Amino acid sequence: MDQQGKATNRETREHNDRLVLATVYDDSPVSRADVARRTRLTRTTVSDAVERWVAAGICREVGRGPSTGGKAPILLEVPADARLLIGVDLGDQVFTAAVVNLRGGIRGRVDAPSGNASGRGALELAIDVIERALQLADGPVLGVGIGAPGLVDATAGTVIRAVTRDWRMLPLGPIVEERLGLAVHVANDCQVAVLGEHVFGPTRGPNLIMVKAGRGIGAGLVINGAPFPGDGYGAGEIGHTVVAPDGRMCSCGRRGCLETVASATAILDELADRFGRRVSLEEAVEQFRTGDPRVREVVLEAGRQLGTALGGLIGALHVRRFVLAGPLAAFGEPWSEAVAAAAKARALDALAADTTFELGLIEDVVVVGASALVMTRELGLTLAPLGAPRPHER
Amino acid sequence: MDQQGKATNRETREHNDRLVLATVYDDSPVSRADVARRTRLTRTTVSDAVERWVAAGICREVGRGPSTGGKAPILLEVPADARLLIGVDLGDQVFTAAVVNLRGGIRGRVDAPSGNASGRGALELAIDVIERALQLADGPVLGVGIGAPGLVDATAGTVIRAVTRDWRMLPLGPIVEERLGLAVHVANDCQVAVLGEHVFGPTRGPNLIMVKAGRGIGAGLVINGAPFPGDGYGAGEIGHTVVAPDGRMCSCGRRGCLETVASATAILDELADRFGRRVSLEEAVEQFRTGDPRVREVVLEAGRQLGTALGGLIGALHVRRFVLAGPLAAFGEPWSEAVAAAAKARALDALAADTTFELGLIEDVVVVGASALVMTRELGLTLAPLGAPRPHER
DNA sequence: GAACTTCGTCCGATGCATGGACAAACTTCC
DNA sequence: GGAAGTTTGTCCATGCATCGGACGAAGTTC
Repeated sequence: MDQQGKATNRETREHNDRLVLATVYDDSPVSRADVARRTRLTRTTVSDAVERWVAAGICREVGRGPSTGGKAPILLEVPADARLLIGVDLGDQVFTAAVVNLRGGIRGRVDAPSGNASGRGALELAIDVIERALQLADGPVLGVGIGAPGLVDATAGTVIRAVTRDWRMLPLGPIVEERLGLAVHVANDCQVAVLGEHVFGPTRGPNLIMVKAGRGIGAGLVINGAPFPGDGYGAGEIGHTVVAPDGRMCSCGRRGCLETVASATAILDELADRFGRRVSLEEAVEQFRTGDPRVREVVLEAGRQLGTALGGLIGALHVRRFVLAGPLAAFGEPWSEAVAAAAKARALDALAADTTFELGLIEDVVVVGASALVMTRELGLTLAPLGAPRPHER
Repeated sequence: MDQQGKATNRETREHNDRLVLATVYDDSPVSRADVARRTRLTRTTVSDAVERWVAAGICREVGRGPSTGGKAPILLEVPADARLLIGVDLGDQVFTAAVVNLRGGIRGRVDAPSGNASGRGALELAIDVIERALQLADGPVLGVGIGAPGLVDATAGTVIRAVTRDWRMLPLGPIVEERLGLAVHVANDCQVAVLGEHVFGPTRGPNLIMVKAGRGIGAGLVINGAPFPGDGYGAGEIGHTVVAPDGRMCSCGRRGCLETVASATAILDELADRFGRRVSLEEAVEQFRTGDPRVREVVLEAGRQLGTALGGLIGALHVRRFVLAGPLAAFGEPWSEAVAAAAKARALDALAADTTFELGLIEDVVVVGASALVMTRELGLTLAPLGAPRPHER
């Protein structure tokens, strides 16, 4: 829980309230006494905090646990549907808005092909999709989270520029907030995706990098438990890093950007060049699965190129967990292993040894991550690593 | 000011005390009323905090300021020599310990050639140097900060491995702490260097990357105002990232590590190959300055290689400020501009445009940074960006 | 010289965590 | 079956923060 400005008694209480909620959220079902031990707060303080969360309906008692020699504890949990979240993915081809619960479960969804919609039209389409999703919500909605393409100022909720939609300095968050009368949070699509993996993924450490590879290639970073936007909101924009100075022309005007050698577009272009026939990504995946060695080589080479680019990050950041997601993840483990091998080959053994590359298993990770953005911000949660000893347990 | 565990009234006070001290430190001379406005604390709270710091001798009144229509304010400052810090650089060839004041000014220093000292011998030499520096201190010493080579667990003060000194899992911090009876903080040399630049440098933003280039190449990262060690304390270890797969053999067993193409050793090797005569770095710098075009080309090519490696970080992290330090900085602006140009050529224009590469101007930056480590940790300061609007002034 | 402004301090009010005491509920042991 | 011990969750008096208003001191403006 970062605290930049002054501290007051009120903030002390809010901080501890959040700490209690986060503990119940992570360790449920759990008793007040257990929460007190883990947080080192007194039972009194924990009881007070729980009382407030119960009153808000975000926490509830769920029966008694086994006794360990004394009074049996009253177990607490955060009901998955205590609040609903609207997660929005303003994707390349489809706008998706979904009703998501506090555990990342999708309870309803609305899709709309976005085609070449741009400017005001794209904005209205996005709002329309969100409004339709809101109708599906059958409980209290905490807020709306939006994963938008391009450069996004996640503090102000402003899209600084999104070329595909022709948005420049668009105050997307404030606009939607006013139209819907709900709290709205906006961030770059890769940034919300990595947050989704951080919050709802199988493990949770302080640091995490997610690489989303599809038509474009982008990454999102969680550093010290929080999304890291960089100084100018561009962190993770690795798609246009030059990896082959003499390579193909890229849409950005340079030659040999990562996207020209490792993206879905690059793979499909290369296959078309080699076989004189354009196939869809789905067809390529099918051919890859059935073992066509020529397709295999093209895909694995793309994976190796991606890995080479990521290898530099192992040494620079020594973040141990990379998650590979996006359409290219459909190529499965052979692809991800090609990425991992190429990345590790480029880094010092001692650093690469404990670095892992996983395939992202969360479906609709942008939608889910956008809702995670709402959950963490509205409830003020900064979820600490799971499993690892908490600071006070040292 | 990160707060991971529970919050109490006491911690509220400590937090606000630190906030007040940091404000006086950064904005001195400054009045209590001004501090109250900037921190949004009440004048009462600020007065109480100042009283405690004055009692400790870390803050004092320094006359009156001009009136703006009412009572003239009493100005406060943190006297530079209120506390002394011992900063230690366990360098490749020399161990240096210095007495440093709270503004990064070196008040005395002790050097000792370290040669090939290793194991216990190196440890004793380090302690000896520190003890001799301590004798030079003519005021209260806050603690000792050590910049050590290799992989360092800065939380525990343990050197995980430092090949040059043959240290493995050496609890350097605890050992020195027991021997001297003073607080001791240890971190990797690049990490303390970047902290030094962050704390004492001309500007202060939330994020900063320092690259130290000499015989080896390493980097240190300040992320969100704090040194970032990565998951396994290896962040910044970029020297052995492969940049030329078919390049020269490296001491690490791979081919084409960054150090084989961009370090001082690489430059001197290349010059020796081309001219059949080994020169020292000082001689090379002299020839470079006098404009020998052949030397010039070798040095600038090394700079370009370093820049190419750093270019990947611009997109990945979008950190705007890079500082280039270490012995190679002696090649001056032509070299740093080669680094900058190559780095920017590899990154997306929109991201590279506002990225700056500066030469580090702080002398003995490891020593000064090590003392900054002590200052920030012992006084609990997490110094916020300078100049930028503080959170409460928005 | 009177009115006004700003600074720094004093004081009572408020809100928070604390720790000890307590009843309730359960297990263990005799 | 009962007594003793243990654990849980709540109640209450206390201490310690910040807060806001009031005050005198010290300056400026008219």
